[in-house]
Amino acid sequence: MEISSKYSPKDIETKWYKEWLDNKLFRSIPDHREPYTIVIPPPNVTGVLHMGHMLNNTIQDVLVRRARMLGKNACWVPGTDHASIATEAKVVAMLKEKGIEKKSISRDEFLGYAWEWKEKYGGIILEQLKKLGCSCDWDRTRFTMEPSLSEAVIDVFIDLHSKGLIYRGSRMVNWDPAGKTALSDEEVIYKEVDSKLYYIKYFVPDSDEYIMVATTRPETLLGDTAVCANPNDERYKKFIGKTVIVPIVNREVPVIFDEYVDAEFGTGVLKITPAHDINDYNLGIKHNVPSIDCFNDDGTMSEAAGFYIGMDRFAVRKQIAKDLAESGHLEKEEAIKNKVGYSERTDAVIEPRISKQWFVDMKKYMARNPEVLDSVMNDEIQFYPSKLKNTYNHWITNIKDWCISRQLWWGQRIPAWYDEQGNTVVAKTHEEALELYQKQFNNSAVKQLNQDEDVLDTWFSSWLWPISVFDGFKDPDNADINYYYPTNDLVTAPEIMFFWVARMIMSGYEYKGQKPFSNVYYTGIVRDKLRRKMSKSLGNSPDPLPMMDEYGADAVRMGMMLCSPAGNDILFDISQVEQGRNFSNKIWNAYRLVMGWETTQTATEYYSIYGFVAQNWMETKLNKAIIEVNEHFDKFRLSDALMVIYKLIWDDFCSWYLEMMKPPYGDPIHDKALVQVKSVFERLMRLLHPFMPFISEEIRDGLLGNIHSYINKSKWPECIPDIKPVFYENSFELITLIRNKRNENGISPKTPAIVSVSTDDTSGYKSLYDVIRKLANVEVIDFIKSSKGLKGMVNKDEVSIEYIGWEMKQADSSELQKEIDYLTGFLKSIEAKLTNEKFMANAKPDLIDKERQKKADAESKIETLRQQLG
RNA sequence: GGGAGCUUAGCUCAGCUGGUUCAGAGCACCUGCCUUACAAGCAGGGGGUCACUGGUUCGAACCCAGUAGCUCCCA
Repeated sequence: MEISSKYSPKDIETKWYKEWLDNKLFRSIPDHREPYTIVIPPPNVTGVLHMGHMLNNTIQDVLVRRARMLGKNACWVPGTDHASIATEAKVVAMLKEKGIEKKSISRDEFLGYAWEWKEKYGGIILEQLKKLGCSCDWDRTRFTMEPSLSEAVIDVFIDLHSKGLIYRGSRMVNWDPAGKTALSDEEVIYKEVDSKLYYIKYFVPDSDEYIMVATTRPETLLGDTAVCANPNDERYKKFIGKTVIVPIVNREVPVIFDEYVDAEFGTGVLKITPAHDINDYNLGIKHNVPSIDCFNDDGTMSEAAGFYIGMDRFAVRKQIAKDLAESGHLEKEEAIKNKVGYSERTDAVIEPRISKQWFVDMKKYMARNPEVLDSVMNDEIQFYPSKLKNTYNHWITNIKDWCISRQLWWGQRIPAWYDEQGNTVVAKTHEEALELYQKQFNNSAVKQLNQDEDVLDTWFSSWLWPISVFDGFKDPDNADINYYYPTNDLVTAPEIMFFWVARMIMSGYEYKGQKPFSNVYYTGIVRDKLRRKMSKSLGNSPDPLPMMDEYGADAVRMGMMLCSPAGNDILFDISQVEQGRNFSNKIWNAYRLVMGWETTQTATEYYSIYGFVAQNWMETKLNKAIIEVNEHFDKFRLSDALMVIYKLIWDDFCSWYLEMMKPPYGDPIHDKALVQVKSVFERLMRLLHPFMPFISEEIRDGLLGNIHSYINKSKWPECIPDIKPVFYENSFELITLIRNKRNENGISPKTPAIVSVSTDDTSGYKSLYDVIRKLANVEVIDFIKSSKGLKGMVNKDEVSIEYIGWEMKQADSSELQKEIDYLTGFLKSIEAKLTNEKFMANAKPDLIDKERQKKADAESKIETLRQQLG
């Protein structure tokens, strides 16, 4: 059979993924085994796969696949969240294309379209994860808005409300005029922008006297109801008790005084617009000045503004500056930089706005559930990297109430019901609400209550995810939740810590009395080579799907995993994927080699020597690597684990072991030797499998004779205990030395060498005699002292090398001299220690012994080198 | 403005309880090779005042203080 020298992953990956699914290899059902559970951070249902997902899900798959091989009952639950703002925006856009305005249809009609949209596009990202090789239990796929998960959300709302942990209040919220909804603080991104500071005169009535106010938002002056200065500011004391006229609207407002005002900033006077600034709002309440909301919910000027009605706020800003200048109210404009909040979803500038919203009282919540903080601080829940505990601690200790209502239709509708006067009850259905209402307000005349128009924040669904995916609310004692909860590991990005990680911990303790997971692995952010975050708008994010088509999912996974320690950003570059592809190809060619060997049953000398020596050497390396890889996994150091495997396969297996086992050209290999080679290869594939699931499956399957036993069901490799390492390193160093000397002197690799080694112990060299001859192209090795040829050292052994037909031009002494110089310096530093009284007094005895040994070694080495020099 | 973290080779990063198995890895780079598994390869090689300045110590990349620069979080 002819196997191509280039590995082509595409068909192989498609073939295996289909087989895995057909054979339900990722299915998990509770049984007697130890469970290992991961719930996927549900990707946004509107999303398509980007590099961040690739990294995040590769990591999860690596963890899950290894756990499965360790004999655990591994369960990776996939799913998506309903992403209310993003999805609603998509649906609104889709309707617009059809010529339908959201305003013109009913809520139910809109939801009909939304579900239609979800059914059509909502599964795309999950299909893409399959290309990546993700071993999710697809039969468990959940969606945050499916009936049972929605019911859990509503029940939790009602429950928290009854416990007094949820309240409705008037608050200044972050208003997104594009999404037309309130956002939580976490959904606002502050960016530094170039702004202007406008200096505006507010005249005292019937006077030329005026107060100068500096503001970046002149359009809000239509809502001004006071101006405020610091009471200690001498400049403004004369205005005590006076009023001023707000320009344009000609409203007379009081001059008030408060310590809050910074006399140093701007002119030392603030205009007070309680409806549109949180600080103004607080001052407004304190000084009892009214509030005028001069904006509509889409960011245009409202009727209440009185002027520029219907114009957009930014257009008004320009216009009002012009108008103020014309009327002589504008003193000057000054360029400044300030921070402005933007909506994470719509990128619209956030408008602070007062509105009635539902909140979770976080202070109370934390008082009930101190474990939310404690469990992380005492490592019951471990963060990787642990430095992120600080951030968590800081956020939890300074936590703010959580605004959970959103002015949207796509989401779980808030189960609150109002009568005409605004009296409120919270209940699951209208019927229950009415009953409750009649009892609570002792009013049986009212037969109709109106449900709150708003829906709940998407995170108010996802925070229940580790419980709700196992139906832990609907059926709290069911087999799944009892078996899989608490889950093991959560893999997510650091920016999700507050949105999700913290809140899952909160819900876990409140509703299960237990943590939701034991480990949180924070991935980095995927950036481009210039450290810019990959984003659609920058266009610097490669499309993962064609990339996987071209290089293979394995290569992409490898490329991402090689350079992404926990918590570190990954600077993605296609060259990393190339490295992954090259690695696949390397493995593929080793496979070609092994599969191409003819076998014999005649035991040759070659087999008996190499079979033992090479095998023993390789087994030793494999044992060591398995231990290291396991240690790295235990510490979630996945890229280090991969690197150990990479070097084990490329360097130890391909460059050394296979070269040793390879029979002389044209000869067959002994069938027992081939069995050994295949055994090693097969174990290597098992080690590699979590990282590169496809090629490891393909090759293992080939090595075992296409029996389709599935690597995913095989055991994670274990150390073979009775391997006694034999001392070979000198022989390997000798090979390197001989190759080196050739290189240094420009001698062709084809020129054979004649080597003399002067040593006390020839056994190590003798056992690898043929290996050395083959790998270093040596004609003959003897063990007598020779004065001819190039000189070198292998540890304490002197080596002389001649190359047949090559004339040595001059004595090769510089290398030796360098070595002597280095050792002399080294010796000196050791002697300094050993003659230092304090060192001798303080250092541990075994350290002193070590130093003495080093001294002796160095001395004897120097001696030998001097002799060589002559 | 408040808090946290980082600074080690050209790049991305390891470096545990201080002690020449500690100055490392991968990539990139340079040299020589189309050696019959693999040029997506083989054999070699050169790169670092461990940000800076002090201190502690017999001994510091590692501990302490200060300085500079960068990043993130919160306001």
